[in-house]
Order: sequence, then structure tokens, then C-alpha cells
Amino acid sequence: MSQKRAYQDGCAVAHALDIIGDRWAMPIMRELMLGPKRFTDLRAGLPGISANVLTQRLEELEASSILVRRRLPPPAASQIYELTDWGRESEILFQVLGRWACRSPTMEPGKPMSPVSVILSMRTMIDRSRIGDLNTTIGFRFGEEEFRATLAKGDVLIDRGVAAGADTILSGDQNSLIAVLYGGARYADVLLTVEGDEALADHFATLFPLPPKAPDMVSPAPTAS
Amino acid sequence: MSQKRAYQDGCAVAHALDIIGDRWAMPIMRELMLGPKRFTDLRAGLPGISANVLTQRLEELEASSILVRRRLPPPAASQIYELTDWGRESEILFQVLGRWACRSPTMEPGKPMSPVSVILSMRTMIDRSRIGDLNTTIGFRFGEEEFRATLAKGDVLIDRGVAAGADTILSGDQNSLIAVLYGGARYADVLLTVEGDEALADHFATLFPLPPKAPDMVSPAPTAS
DNA sequence: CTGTATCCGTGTTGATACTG
DNA sequence: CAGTATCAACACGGATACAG
Repeated sequence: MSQKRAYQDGCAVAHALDIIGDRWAMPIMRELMLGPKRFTDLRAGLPGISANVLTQRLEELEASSILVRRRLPPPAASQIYELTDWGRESEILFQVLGRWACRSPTMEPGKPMSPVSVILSMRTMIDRSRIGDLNTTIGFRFGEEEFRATLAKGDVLIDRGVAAGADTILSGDQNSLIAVLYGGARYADVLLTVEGDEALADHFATLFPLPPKAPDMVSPAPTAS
Repeated sequence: MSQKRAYQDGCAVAHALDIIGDRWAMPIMRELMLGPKRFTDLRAGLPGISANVLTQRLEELEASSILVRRRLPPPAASQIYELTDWGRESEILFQVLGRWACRSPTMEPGKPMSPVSVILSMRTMIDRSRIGDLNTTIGFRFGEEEFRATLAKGDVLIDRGVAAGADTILSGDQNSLIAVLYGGARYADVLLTVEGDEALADHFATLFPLPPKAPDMVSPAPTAS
């Protein structure tokens, strides 16, 4: 007889919080954003979550039509979790939330990130105006997971995909890439291997400017007339 | 010695959830979005919150530089809570969250909203392309709170402000306005009083189109090569 | 009147162990 | 691999009492 705790509020934001405001809900969605995953793969990208909580969140997210559970065809008889179209449209939430939060006065860098987080952060933070006439492909290998960034016509597409064949391939620890993109580190100083065009890899690292930190104060007077 | 539960995750979204992911944190920010409020005013806009939880959230939000606590000058010796600049910049979170959530297959309308929620929903949902060359002011009176919408040059500004002097003034129950704007109800059928230009009030109500509901399914194949 | 502190019943969360 | 069961710790909501 567990009536789920809910804001009794007509506000759409309150409804959003009712369905994705529970602990771990959004990180789970994040891990599925670049393609379906199995239960165990989800746990790997969510250090600290326990199996029972993951089970419960998956049920709730399925009930909210954010994801669906599918059984793979016979050869691999396992289950996978996959975002619905509407669930995938929530990526804008992650982008806006990420852009706002990275300016937090209390955010401290250096904590580990999952491969999917790193790729999504690139999708969020890349400055398209800096792409210019770059026309190239960059591959990423983080553990078992592979991704690819395609830059062309001043735009970029970053997605899951085979790294082989890219003009440059970055392999190793995804956290090291964060240190390079946002922390000013050089590839030589971190746990990343660069194969192929090294100049391209260096240029790529300049496409991710960090916005300035927010001052923790309130400006003159918002006025309530 | 209570170390606050936190995702140990470098992802900026995880940091965002660490500071605004707790229950009631975002609704509190919402209530402050249109100007500072006192403790008791906050409770009024947040039915269901208990005093101790509100106190705790206010402390945490202050520690995160989202709001500041100020003591008003002598005459009214009470405290107010006010968003910082960065806190106010979080409105984009509410807008994106609201636009995404109002398409939820499981959202049911009709639940009560606070005056601030209603005003913020207008800021979020108004379709600027429908404003045309309207040049007018509309006032709102919900209980003690007054707001004003100024339409000019194809744009709109909606804020706290005295309703008197507007071309049309809508007074009464804020939930009734929701029914008119998004539910197709007419002013005559709800608990709202229209003073002034009634045709304007009717036209105003057509500026808030609802996006279509999301189907609860997943499209063909996102491909994970 | 405006908050703050404390207690208590309950539900949620999280760690470990275990089963199909 | 994919979860379920159990149990301890914590967070929440409500009530009450208290301080400026």
C-alpha cells in the first residue's frame, strides 16, 4: 500500500519532478541517452546505485513512458532498456542543467565520469562557432564503449559508433579527456592514447570553452513595485 | 556529522542534482523566481511542505549560492529570501522542464497551482509569434499578489507589478486562468473577473498553444553499431 | 507574527546476501 | 546475468514547543 509521494501541484515542473525527480532517475536516463543498455551495464555507469533501487527506478520510468524494456531476439536472450522518443527528447534537460550547473560556485572538478557522461558533455559544451570549415571524424574508445564525432559544415554530430577509420582516435580513460578539454591538460600528461592526426586532436580540444563561474551574490535591485 | 548524500560523479548534471535535486528545492526556487519572499509566504505557495524541511532547504540553497537571506530594514524587521543572480538564471531550467513535462503521457491537469507558477507558465508557454503588433498591458490579481504582462514590439514582459492601470485586469483564482489559457474554458465559466477590455482578454487567451502529447513509444531504431 | 528546534511515525534509500 | 529479499539508516511530513 505504498502511495508514491507526489507534489499535489498542477505546475508542469512539479509533474516533471514527480516522474524524474527521484534519486538516480536522471542519471539512469543519462546512461541510456546514447543507446539501450542492459541492467548490468547500467550499474557500471552508475557507481553507487544498488540493484533494488535500479530495479525500482526502471519500473517507474517505464510506467512514465520514458523508457521501454525489451527482450532481445533469441541468440542473446537478455533484456535491454531503451528510451522512448519522448525520453530521448529529455536530452535538452541535461544540456540546460549541465550548462547552468557548470557555473556553480561550489562545483569541484576531478570526480570520475562515465563514458556516456563525457560524450554528452561534449554534445553540450562544444562551441559550434569554432568548428569553422573543419571536415573530419574523431573516434573515442573508453573501455568497451566506442563513440564518434563527425565535424562537417560548421556542425557536429557525436554519437555511439565504431572508432576505427576516424582521422584521429582517442583511447583510454574518459576522465583524462575531461582534463584535456576542460582542465587545460595536454594529451601527453594524461592516460589517453592519440592515434592518427595529433594536430587535429589538439585543435579539437580547443572547441570546448568553459563559461565563467557565477558570482555568489545578488545584483542591485530586482524591484517589486 | 551528517555528510549530505551526494552522487560521486564529475558530471555537471550530477552536481546540479546534488544541489537542487532534493525534494522541494526546485519548487522553493520557483516561488522566489519573481521576487523575494518571507518564510510564511513561501509556505503558502508550497502546500504540503513542513516548516523544518523548508528551513533545511533554505539553508542548503543558501550554502549553494542560489539564494541569500536578508534582513529587511527596521520598520519591517523580518527576513526575506532572495535568489542570487545565478539562482535567477535557473529560470531556463524551469522553462525547459515545463515544456518537456507538459507533453508527458501521464500528466493530468486540474491540480491547483500557486500564483507564481501560473505567471511563470505564461512566461514559458506564450507563443511570441502570435503577439503581432499588440501593444498593451494586462494586469493580474491573485489573492495578495499582483502581476503585469506588457506586450509590445512582438515581445512580452511578464513580472510582478501593480495591476492598476492595465488595459485589462484579470482578478480572482489563478487556477481559473489556467483553465482558460490551456483548457479552452471561457472567462464567464470560471472564477475570474475581467475588468476593462474584454476583447483583449479573449485575444490574450489565444497566445498559449499547448504542444502535442508525446506518444509513449520508441521509434524505429536508434542503432548501436 | 516569523521563524526555529525537537520528537515521532512512516516511507525511501542503500548495502549485503541470495535466488532463478 | 538479472534481479529479489532482508534489514539498517536516513529523510520526510506532521505536530508541538519554543525564541525574537
